[in-house]
Amino acid sequence: MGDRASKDALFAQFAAVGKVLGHPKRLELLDLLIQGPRSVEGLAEAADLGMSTCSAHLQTLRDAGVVEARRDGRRIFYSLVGDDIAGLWDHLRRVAQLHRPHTELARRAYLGPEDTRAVDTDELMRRLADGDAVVLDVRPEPEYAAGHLPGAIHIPLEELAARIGELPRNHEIVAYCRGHYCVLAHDAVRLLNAEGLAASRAVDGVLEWRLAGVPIEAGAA
Amino acid sequence: MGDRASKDALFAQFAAVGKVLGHPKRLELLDLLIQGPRSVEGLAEAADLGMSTCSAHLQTLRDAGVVEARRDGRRIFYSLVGDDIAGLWDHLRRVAQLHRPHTELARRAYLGPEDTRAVDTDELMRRLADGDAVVLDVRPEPEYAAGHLPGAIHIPLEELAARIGELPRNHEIVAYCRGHYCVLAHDAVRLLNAEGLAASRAVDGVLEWRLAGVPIEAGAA
DNA sequence: ACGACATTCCATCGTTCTTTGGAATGACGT
DNA sequence: ACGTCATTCCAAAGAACGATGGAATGTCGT
Repeated sequence: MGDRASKDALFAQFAAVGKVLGHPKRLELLDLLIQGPRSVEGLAEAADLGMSTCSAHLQTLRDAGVVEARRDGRRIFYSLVGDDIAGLWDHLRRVAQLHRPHTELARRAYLGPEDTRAVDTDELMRRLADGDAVVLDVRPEPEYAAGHLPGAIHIPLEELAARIGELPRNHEIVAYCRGHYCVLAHDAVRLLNAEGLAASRAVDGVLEWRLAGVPIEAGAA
Repeated sequence: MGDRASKDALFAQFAAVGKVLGHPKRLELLDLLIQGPRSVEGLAEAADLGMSTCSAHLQTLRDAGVVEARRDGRRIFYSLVGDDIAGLWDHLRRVAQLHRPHTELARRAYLGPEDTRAVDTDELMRRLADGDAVVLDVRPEPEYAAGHLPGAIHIPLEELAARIGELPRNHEIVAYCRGHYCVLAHDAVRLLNAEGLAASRAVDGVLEWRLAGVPIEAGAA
């Protein structure tokens, strides 16, 4: 009690969680899992990992206690054990953004030029309440199914070019995706603008809404 | 833009910060630095590390961007770059406590039996305002000097047994230290109670107060 | 300029982590 | 029971990490 060995044992517990955050691919898996449960195969493809490697990382996450596995038929679905994990991930990103100048460079290189006008969550909710906004979810199908903003239209970015006719030309469209650092809404807005539609991007995404307690609706479209 | 390489580069930035949290000794260094700037030697001793090893970990922290070094004479003092680092550490501990059952065991083994009555911050501030409380800071000298609760008496735990006569016997004493998971106040309260003084422990410590924006006074006693 | 001191750098060794492909496991449909 | 499919387990190789002691760097006081 109070001795070095006990203290080391306690800090080893904290470090066991910390290890999770030390590998980029594990962070990517966390980022995906925040959007909803996902099978190993789905995660491996989305994170650009081999099955074995993906499974190994998921074991690491499971051993650390941040994700849990549920079997459904022949697939195994992983999910976060709680929203506090998302909060930790969010916190980590903020620290990197604030204290590592390189982060901003990498962000710009990945997401493209900063939007001139991005709609914050307060305004988005106001427009939704007015019924006057067209809110567009451009994430892949399984993520939309796992939870989306009530009233949002869903067209995955991959299908957006083909299905652009489904969108109104007389309303401004607000596209959202996973959250800050997610490229989908950025790409969607650029595509829509190039096609002559009035579109802008939501500043926040599902990650931030989940943390802020914004109601998220589950189920298919 | 939007490609795999850019995404990997961005996530590598986040992981660079995450790596910091993956080693128990680095976490211990962060925990100490939250209490205030400290020299390499001081950190090495407090964290039970060799000088070289300690210096190497501090380089890692510096490269990650979470601490900065300032030279003062022949010593080099390290300090956190911001309170958000403390917030990240706090968040990490919460996740471990909530999702890793072993953490609670290790906590009990290190801190000893749970206090029956620990004083929360609201009550502590009330007692301080009333001037009726005796608040005791039992951290080592450099940490007290770097910041403490205004009005607190300072007796480091190491000197407490010898200087116990300085404490009043007709008031209840509330001891505080670094924060949750810090053993100092636990030990102090046990010692004081064994000597027949009325003493209890503050639930929170400097870490939590710093995050909550509770005013902290710097300077010597 | 010199010696004492605090810290960092460097080279090395042992350990742990990652990745990979293939074999084993477990569940489903027929 | 059998084949298929999704996932995990296993072993091996390579990479990254961590600890260590001694040399190098930089600062102070004389």
